[in-house]
Amino acid sequence: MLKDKNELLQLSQQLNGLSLWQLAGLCGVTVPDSQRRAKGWAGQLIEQALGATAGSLPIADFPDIGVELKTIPLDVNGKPRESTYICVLPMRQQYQVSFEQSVVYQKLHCVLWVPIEATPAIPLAERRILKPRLWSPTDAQWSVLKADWQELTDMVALGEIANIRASLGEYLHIRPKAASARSLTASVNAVGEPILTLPRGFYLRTSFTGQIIREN
Amino acid sequence: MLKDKNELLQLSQQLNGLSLWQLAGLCGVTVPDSQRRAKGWAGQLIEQALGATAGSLPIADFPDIGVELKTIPLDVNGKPRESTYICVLPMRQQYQVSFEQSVVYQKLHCVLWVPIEATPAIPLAERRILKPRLWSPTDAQWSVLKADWQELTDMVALGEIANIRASLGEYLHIRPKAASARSLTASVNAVGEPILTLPRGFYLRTSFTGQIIREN
DNA sequence: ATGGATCCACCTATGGATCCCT
DNA sequence: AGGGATCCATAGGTGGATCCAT
Repeated sequence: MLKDKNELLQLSQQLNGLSLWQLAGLCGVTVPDSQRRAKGWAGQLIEQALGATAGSLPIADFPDIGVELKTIPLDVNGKPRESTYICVLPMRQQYQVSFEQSVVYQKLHCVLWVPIEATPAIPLAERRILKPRLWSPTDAQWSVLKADWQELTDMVALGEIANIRASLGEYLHIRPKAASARSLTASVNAVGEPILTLPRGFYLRTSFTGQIIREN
Repeated sequence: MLKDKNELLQLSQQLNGLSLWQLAGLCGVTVPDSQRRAKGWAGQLIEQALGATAGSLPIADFPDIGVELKTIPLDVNGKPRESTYICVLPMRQQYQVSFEQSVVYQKLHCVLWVPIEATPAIPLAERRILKPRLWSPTDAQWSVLKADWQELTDMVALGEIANIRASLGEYLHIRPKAASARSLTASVNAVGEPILTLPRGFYLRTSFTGQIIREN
């Protein structure tokens, strides 16, 4: 059991510089050839190494200390190669939730970022873990996140799901989160009728996570 | 695709007299030693034989013609050995649903009963399928079912889940429907607070299903 | 380089019911 | 023998994310 965030940070920084092959060995797992059929593999390896316990429960990875763990793939210049998934987009706004009560807020309140080399030329096993860092949004970052969240959440509440595009939102945007484009989940349209639509999730743009990583 | 209920009835009656071993052979499946670790096996065999398509979807087994399929285990005297599961007990009465809109009503509107010999002394493979029959509740049966449903549903809406016992209800009653007694699902208590409780289902009592089978 | 599409593991809910203790 | 407890298969949801066409 971890005492506090700093203990977790220290623990995670012991991974700094390890290759995925080295850490996999320590954890007793084998490295897949590529992530094409194991997209979440590195994230789950880090979870295991740090003793994250929440599993698929809808709570923080480290519930006792309220920290969310995120691996982030970086290119040779230190820029994120992928956007960062936060949580599913709730499709039924049964009652109006405030941003401060939202899952997005909870998940972003305190994040342990674990950067991982992700240049395609480097074989997965040889990619190294870089220096982990703790982050909480600044006031300025919170206000942009809140505005994005409000705009997107309002669209859902108004039944405008069909108009949501990934180009909306400055830091936070919405993209599909599904097994395939044929997946369906329950929602409502603009006149309040139940409809089925593609499941989606909130993601952080790479332009935003790049800023976070650089400033830390 | 079946044209109507009578076509389904005729098809099902072609199973009359077959042993489970015979039907399993026709369907290309093997008979388990007992149902101790395969409790739904016979029901799923009959589904396969009749081409039921709904799978785990919350709709009738034969959606086109609105018929629900139920196997029923009978003892040597033709009495049901087990109660009949209908559907899960909804634990969150978000809005007051009428009986005529309820899942119980939908499921019981038209049932194809397929009786199966279930005397313990007969090995599973040798048990025979008896004559299937179609049933819809009479007005008198509907009114008892409705009263039972209303009483039990009201208790849930009033947060009295903890007081529900299987002894309540004349035709319809409520019993656990879970992997184990440790399973939990979300509900509310009498003061409206969220609680976790054992998942339950609506079942038909054997005294009622026995009456249905005898009268048909 | 953006954003729509997709992939695995794990767990839970549901549909099929019967087991088995008191 | 009534009613609380349990069992399997399968689909779907969620958490972990990256793939890849344009």
